[in-house]
Amino acid sequence: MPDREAAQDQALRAAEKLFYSHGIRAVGMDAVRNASGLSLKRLYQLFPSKEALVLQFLSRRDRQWRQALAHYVDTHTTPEERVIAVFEWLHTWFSEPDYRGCAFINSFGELGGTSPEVAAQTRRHKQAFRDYLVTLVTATGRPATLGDQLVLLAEGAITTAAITGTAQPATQARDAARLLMLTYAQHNQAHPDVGQ
Amino acid sequence: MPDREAAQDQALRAAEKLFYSHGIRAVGMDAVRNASGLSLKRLYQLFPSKEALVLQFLSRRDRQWRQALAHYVDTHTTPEERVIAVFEWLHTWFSEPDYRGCAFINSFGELGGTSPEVAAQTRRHKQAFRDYLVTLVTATGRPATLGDQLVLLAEGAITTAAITGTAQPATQARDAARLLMLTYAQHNQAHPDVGQ
DNA sequence: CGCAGGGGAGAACGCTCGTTCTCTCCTCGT
DNA sequence: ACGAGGAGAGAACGAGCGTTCTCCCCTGCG
Repeated sequence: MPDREAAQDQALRAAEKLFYSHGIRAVGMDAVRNASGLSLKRLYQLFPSKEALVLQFLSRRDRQWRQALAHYVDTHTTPEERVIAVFEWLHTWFSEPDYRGCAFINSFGELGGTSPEVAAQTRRHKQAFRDYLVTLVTATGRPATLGDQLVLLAEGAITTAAITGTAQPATQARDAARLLMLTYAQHNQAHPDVGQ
Repeated sequence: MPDREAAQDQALRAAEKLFYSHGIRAVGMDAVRNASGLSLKRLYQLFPSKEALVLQFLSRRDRQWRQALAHYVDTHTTPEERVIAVFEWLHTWFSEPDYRGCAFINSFGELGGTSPEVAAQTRRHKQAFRDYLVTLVTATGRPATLGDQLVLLAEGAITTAAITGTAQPATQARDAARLLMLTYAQHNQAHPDVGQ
């Protein structure tokens, strides 16, 4: 018997590509079988159901995505650069040839109304991203409020890049982020009055 | 024979509710039949296929959504207020009890990789939204660049509100929009240097 | 009053899907 | 060498889908 973990990885890699590019419901277990080279029997030994495969696909994707982002951010030193690096990384992500948006947003739109587990996993992923970005922002001495606003820019860029098929939203979001960073000057942590 | 247009409207209203809350592939024609009260035969007289029903659902949704937004914006007079009104309207939309994000983003995530028509309709809808917002922004004497940034805030708020289940992203986006509006002061149309 | 025609209800069809089963072959311990 | 056990390939099964068909009733005109 080949290594169980290696086989799981093989299956998940194939499933990731298929689920991400065609959507989840559009991909049958036969397609995963063909793409992974594993037999159906083995597939069901490794994952008790398609739902379990989907959940593990999302879990793996979450780990890899956040790790790739953090790795890129860590090549920058000053707190401000590290915030901006998030949007630079988004640009390289959007430029991948088969970019089709955020796997979690797509899965949520497709299954969020049906599968509570998928909805929960999506919430966890987005919450983790927000927490990370807020950490980067507060490290510059700016308020978490700004972090929430930058999250919106990033999310908007992610979906707009997917729909328009260009990476341009990343630079637009980066520019807006720079402006907001200037507005929330680091030595004036009480942010400007934006009340009604 | 009951009025053809009335029957189409009945079918589309039922389909809209089902497609929006459960996703498109998750809803069968039987469900549309039950929800609309129309017979399957009549349904296929009105729409040659499910795909046609889906496309008309999106088309109707686009019209109604943009109309509702424009109607709310038109209750405001000054150009600046009209821009901010967009985010206020988003807040009321997010507060609807069965809010589940943007029907186009959800459809795109589910079918964009499979159906070119759905992808095209999504692009048209988002393009129309962008054009409208840019129009509102340039009416204040500010550059279209700001309009693109506000689009990202709005899109980010739409998906974040769907995933978190709160309307809060609308006010966060509105606050960020206000700050960006201040940055792009209306009598200084050359926007600040945000180059590398 | 009789009958043709259209519409409603839902059964039926062909297909695909998730999941399981069968059959065969290979391997490995003794 | 031989038998047991596990793995691969894919057939099979039951359910659900989109779509069509059948049957029956109702209606409206001669």
